[in-house]
Amino acid sequence: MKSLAQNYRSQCPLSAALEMIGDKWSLLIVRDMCMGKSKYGDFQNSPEGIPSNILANRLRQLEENGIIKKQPYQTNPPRYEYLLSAKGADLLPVLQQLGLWAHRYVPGSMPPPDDFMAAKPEDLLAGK
Amino acid sequence: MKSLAQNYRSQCPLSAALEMIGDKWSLLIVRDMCMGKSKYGDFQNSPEGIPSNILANRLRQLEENGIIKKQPYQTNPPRYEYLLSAKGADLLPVLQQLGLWAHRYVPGSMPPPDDFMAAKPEDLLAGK
DNA sequence: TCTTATCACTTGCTAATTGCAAGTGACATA
DNA sequence: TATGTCACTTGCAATTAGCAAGTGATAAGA
Repeated sequence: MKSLAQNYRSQCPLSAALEMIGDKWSLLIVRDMCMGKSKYGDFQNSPEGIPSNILANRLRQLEENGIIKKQPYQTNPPRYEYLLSAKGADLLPVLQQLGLWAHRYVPGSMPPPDDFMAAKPEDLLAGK
Repeated sequence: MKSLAQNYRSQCPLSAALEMIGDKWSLLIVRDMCMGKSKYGDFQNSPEGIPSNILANRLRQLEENGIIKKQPYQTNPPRYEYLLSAKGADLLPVLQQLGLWAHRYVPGSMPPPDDFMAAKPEDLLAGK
């Protein structure tokens, strides 16, 4: 995980944020995790159809950036699940605003689900 | 500008939003416009150093998506400036949240400027 | 008038990233 | 032993990114 502003193309926080999550897929994975998904297969089954190699790559990047954590949830066979860190959970307000925006301006798009809009970052950490 | 949810990869508003602005540069241009910049050269001079061909491409996409409008501001020589539409101005809350998030989690990043955080979408439309 | 400059792009080209499809390894179950 | 599942990985073609240089319209200066 990058630790100094120097590693980024500028000192602007927005710019740094976009270097971490500025693509078409990363925030979709975070969205899924906000909705309680945690397994590789869960993410793969989302309606947008993320390609498997992209998913694996994004999970790695999100972990490197400290947004998610990979944890074993069984040993036989060894399986891992992905959970939001505090940093990742705190992206929720961003996603909520972005979801509202898109719903307002994309005719025909679904409204963000009530439970998604009602959630708070701290809800996403332990018991969900 | 896409007008039906069908044109997007899913009906999720977040997903549609990311198809429009999910890259490393688009929101940086919107940020600059929120700060009062409007000319091609202004965007080019931002510290992140966007390549010229990418800038031209993103301005085109942002216009196609109805986020910005291209307007002539002089005729000799013909010159254009780029202004936020209501749709674009309403991205401000998203940028504010994302700026706060990054400032909180990227050590050494600047805090979002006070005037940026104090602004409201309606401030960005006419007189700025 | 001729030259130089500026602004807002565009073009060419290489490198990196994306995305589809198929394959792999560890283990469970029949 | 045979088949299946899950979580990836690999190969490869196609798209996109990014650097550097070029272009066209016009202004300003010699």
